[in-house]
Amino acid sequence: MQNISKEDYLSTIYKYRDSDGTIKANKIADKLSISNAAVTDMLKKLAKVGYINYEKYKGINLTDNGEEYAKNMVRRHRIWELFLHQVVGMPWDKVHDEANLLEHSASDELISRMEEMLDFPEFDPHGDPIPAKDGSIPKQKKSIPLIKLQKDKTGIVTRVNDFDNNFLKYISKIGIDLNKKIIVKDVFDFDKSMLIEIENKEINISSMIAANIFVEEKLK
Amino acid sequence: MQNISKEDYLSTIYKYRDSDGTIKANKIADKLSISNAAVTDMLKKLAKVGYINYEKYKGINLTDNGEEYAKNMVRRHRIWELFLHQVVGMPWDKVHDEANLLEHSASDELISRMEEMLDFPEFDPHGDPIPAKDGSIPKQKKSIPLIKLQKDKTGIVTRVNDFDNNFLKYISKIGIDLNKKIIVKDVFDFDKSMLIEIENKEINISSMIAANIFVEEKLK
DNA sequence: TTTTATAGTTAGGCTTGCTTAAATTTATTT
DNA sequence: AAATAAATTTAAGCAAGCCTAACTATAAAA
Repeated sequence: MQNISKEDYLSTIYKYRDSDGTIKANKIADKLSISNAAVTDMLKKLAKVGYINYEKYKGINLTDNGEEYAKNMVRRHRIWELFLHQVVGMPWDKVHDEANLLEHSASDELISRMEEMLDFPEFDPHGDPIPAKDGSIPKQKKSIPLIKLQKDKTGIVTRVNDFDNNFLKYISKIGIDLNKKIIVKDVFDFDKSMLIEIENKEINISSMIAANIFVEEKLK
Repeated sequence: MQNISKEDYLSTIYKYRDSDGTIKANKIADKLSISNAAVTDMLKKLAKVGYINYEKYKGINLTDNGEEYAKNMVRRHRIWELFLHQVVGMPWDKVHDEANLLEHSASDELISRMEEMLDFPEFDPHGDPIPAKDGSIPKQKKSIPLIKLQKDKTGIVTRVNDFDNNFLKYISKIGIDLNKKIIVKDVFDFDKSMLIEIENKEINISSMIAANIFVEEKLK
């Protein structure tokens, strides 16, 4: 099995499937920027080797094998991300793309070595959980989008969506990082933006920003 | 240009060409474990994009562009090797294969970051020179194969051939490493093996081993 | 110099992963 | 329920990178 494409398909299914475990072919095509026809082709192949359950015109979902395979790819990706960030000092907004380049390549031994160097980490630089070797997934702290945090409440950053590098670059520039404390100083109803305090500075952030940062509410 | 195969061809030509700069198609096929027909195919493509000079049935050699491209691949490979060895702690005999997996993937930025972390190194873990970003190649110390070193002479290990992982594993086990001191205690004519002293231990090594270790003779 | 061996090329074919265009199925409106 | 829209699949085709078998050129040996 020449793997790169299949690995990307499985990761995409794993990452973007709905809460019921299924995903539309459409969405896969969209996320991978390829045609629907290519997706149909590949779905047949993935079904044939037993990584997905697939019936024409019906939903798609991972088999146990596929689940395991995909989870392992996510594991590899996130270990690379954390390694690049912590060991190599690569900035927040660049680790995702670099990990995409590398995730298909390293030997299992290298992945394990990196994991060990990082002391068996549970979360990647964006706060997403890193599946362990045995497949178990670390529990994340109960968190809410920052936009749901009320005025005068305090939250600790537990996770950010890494859907866009410029977003990451921006929030990194204004001082937001995992485990940082944010206080909501004001909320503006007309555009849903909010004024927050972080590291003793007050900053106004848009609702889009606030919707993609997740915090654990800190009770005084 | 989808690169992996072309990169491997160019690296192979660079690495295994004769001293006059040419290489036989045969040798490429052999080193890459593919058919001669596949080589002919690819040579045409490489010629078309201007990386090699190629005439039917005649010799093959790199153009300036090809030279630059190939040298950069060697650079990437050797930086990965050194990084894996020094930063990740991967043993001598494993870095080459791992670097082969990774050398096609990292961004130029990552390569530069690793190079910086390693303080702009000149030699990889086997003593081979790492081409700099500007294409210049560090000068190696004048060295001779250990087998040429005479009885009672002392040498410093400057380079080893990394043609076989078991060889590397073995010499690493007996304590041989770059910059280590070796004293030739005796030479046995009947099988060309030699008795050497390294780290206060005396060991007998075969002529094959001695031919693949390079030392700088140390004059008292 | 002729024969033979070796090296290199051509021809035809295969798989993978993609494309566009057309056809079909399913979902949504009216 | 019929019409329309959206999603999916099929069909045909393409480029890359490989293969084997057959052929041709060059080099080496007799």
